[in-house]
Amino acid sequence: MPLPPSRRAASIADVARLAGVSAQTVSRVSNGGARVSADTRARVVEAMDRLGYMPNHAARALRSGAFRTIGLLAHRFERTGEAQTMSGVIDAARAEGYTVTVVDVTATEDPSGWEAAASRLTQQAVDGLIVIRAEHETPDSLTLPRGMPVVVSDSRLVGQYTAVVADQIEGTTDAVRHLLDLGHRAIHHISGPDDSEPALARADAWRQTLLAAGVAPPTAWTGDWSARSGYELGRRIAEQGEATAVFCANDETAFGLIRALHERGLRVPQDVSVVGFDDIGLAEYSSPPLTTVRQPFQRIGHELVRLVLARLAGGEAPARERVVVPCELIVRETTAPPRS
Amino acid sequence: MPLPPSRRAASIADVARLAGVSAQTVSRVSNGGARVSADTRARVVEAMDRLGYMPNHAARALRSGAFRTIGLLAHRFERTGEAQTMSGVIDAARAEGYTVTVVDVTATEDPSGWEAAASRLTQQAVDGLIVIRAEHETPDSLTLPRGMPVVVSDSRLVGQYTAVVADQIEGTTDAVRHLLDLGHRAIHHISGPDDSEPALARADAWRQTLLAAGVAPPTAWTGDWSARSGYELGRRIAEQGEATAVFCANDETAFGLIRALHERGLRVPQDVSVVGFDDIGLAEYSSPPLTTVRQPFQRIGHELVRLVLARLAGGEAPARERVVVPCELIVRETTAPPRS
DNA sequence: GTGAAAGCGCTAACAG
DNA sequence: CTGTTAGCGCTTTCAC
Repeated sequence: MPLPPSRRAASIADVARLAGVSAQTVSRVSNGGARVSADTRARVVEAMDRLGYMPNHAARALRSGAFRTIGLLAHRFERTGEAQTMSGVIDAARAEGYTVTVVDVTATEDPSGWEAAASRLTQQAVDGLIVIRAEHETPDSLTLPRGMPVVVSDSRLVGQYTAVVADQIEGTTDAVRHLLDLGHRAIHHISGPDDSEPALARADAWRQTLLAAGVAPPTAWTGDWSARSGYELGRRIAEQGEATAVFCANDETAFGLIRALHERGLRVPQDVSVVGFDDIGLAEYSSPPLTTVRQPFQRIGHELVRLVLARLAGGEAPARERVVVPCELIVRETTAPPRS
Repeated sequence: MPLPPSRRAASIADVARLAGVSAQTVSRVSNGGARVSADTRARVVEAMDRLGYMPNHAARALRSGAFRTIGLLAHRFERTGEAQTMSGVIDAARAEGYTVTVVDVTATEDPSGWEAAASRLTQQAVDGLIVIRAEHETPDSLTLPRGMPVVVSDSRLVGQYTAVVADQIEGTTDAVRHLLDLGHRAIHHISGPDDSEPALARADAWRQTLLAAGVAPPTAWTGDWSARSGYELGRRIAEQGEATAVFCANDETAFGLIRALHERGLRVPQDVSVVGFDDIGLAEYSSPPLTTVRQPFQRIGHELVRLVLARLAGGEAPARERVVVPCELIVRETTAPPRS
């Protein structure tokens, strides 16, 4: 049951009538306004003001076939990464005169939720789509409309679509080398979940870096990005008592780990060094301040938008690009040389 | 320069042609489909599938005068409160078949940014508007279109518009009483910025609660919600050495405070008790776990949507409502009786 | 420099 | 149960 077309705003026709010109002329004034005499323009502008004219977007979109809107598919954006990337996207979109429409899939944990969200979005008025973290998605379970520009970040869809990703490998390598340089050899890892592409990339880079240094990597502890998993695994790590340093897949996990360590009477960094990943706002204010790898979320958001718009303008789909933006190791106070 | 109407999707006319029926019939099938014979419907559905028909939203909106979209005005939604409220909004909107379009004003710190954002939004295709935290805004600096339903949360606009707010007073009172019950008398407060309505409400409730208990409230320390301000003020509080407990206006601030306290060799909660506000995800995993007041952000988001849609459906603006949702004190381990 | 006409895709209203 | 007609507000021709 569609809502009644309540309180209609003034239309071009109304303005035209009041100004005593054709609708055509009003339209011309409304868009840049080339080829209109100063006098006519003045009358039109005056009429617009009086009537409080606002162009009707639906009509514009219907006519031009473009909505000037980008769809954003994400989940759990109360998390730093998602939230900041989104912030970057919205920011960049605005700069280009585009609006962002968000669809969350948090509530629906079952995989079909994603598909539903995607199709809902395609039914929505969007010109292009940005997908952030579609972790539970396999490339073909996500049916997107043919021809719609799609750009993804940090997900299993990388490879399928044009993507923007942080340089996980570089970031991880820097972090692990930092620990190695400090003299650590028993460098453990709390990973993200197995079905996450970036989690896998980080775990892999951690392993490779140790191997390259001639250190046998221990088995990684599998977490799920949450502080809770960091805490639980942290208790087991403390119990096992083998690690002198732990590289965590993200900062939340590191926070949980640190709490577990503290509860067991282990000091950070004197007894155990800890490194996180992301550099969330609070990282600098944990006690002690967390050494971590900063991801350029804002920048990723900007790139994402740049690429969708490029696709939109280009018409033709350029080969699947893959933009890699660098990470940065931020050394704070949770890392120190091992004891003895 | 409008983009070319690229890759047109199948329209109702196309489907009608293929199915050998009128456009009208297709439309009927497309919407619920009452009064269509099973046979005809089957043919239409078949044709829709073959053509991959998707209704054109712009046309629908133009026709019906409604976009089924809610605009969301916010800033800094990498913060927990904003992010979670937004999540609740999107969630509830989806349940009602509405889409959410977001406008951020983070980048533009100057007050005019808000107005620009609002007007941009009203030019957008939205049926109603939800404003989250318009702290820098005064009631009349925000010009919104007449007749558009607006619902606000936690801002100075409360009073001007229909609003949904957390019960700051109850939450604060519970927190301060908890400290009082523990035996504290020197209960300090790190507030939010002066231009924030909820910050003021919390500071005031803190003062009133102390007064009611016959305790003279010290001067509040004015923070700005950030962990950094908690840290800096925390150093001064530690230096002054007077407080046995600190009630922080939010959790970030509490994190900063705790770090400052630790750096000065003060233990939490043995030397100083700390209470936060919000219950962000990490609160449970600070070391030690943070006692705090949980705000029902998701719920606020839901209420916000409920109210906008009610306004939308009602047509007439019901008197400015004001929905208050309760907070909850979560006692963890940063609070304990003061030392002798 | 200005106006007239036509149509984007959809649906409400009215036949039949 | 189905088809025809008309028009939402805008902009792209094409005339003048």
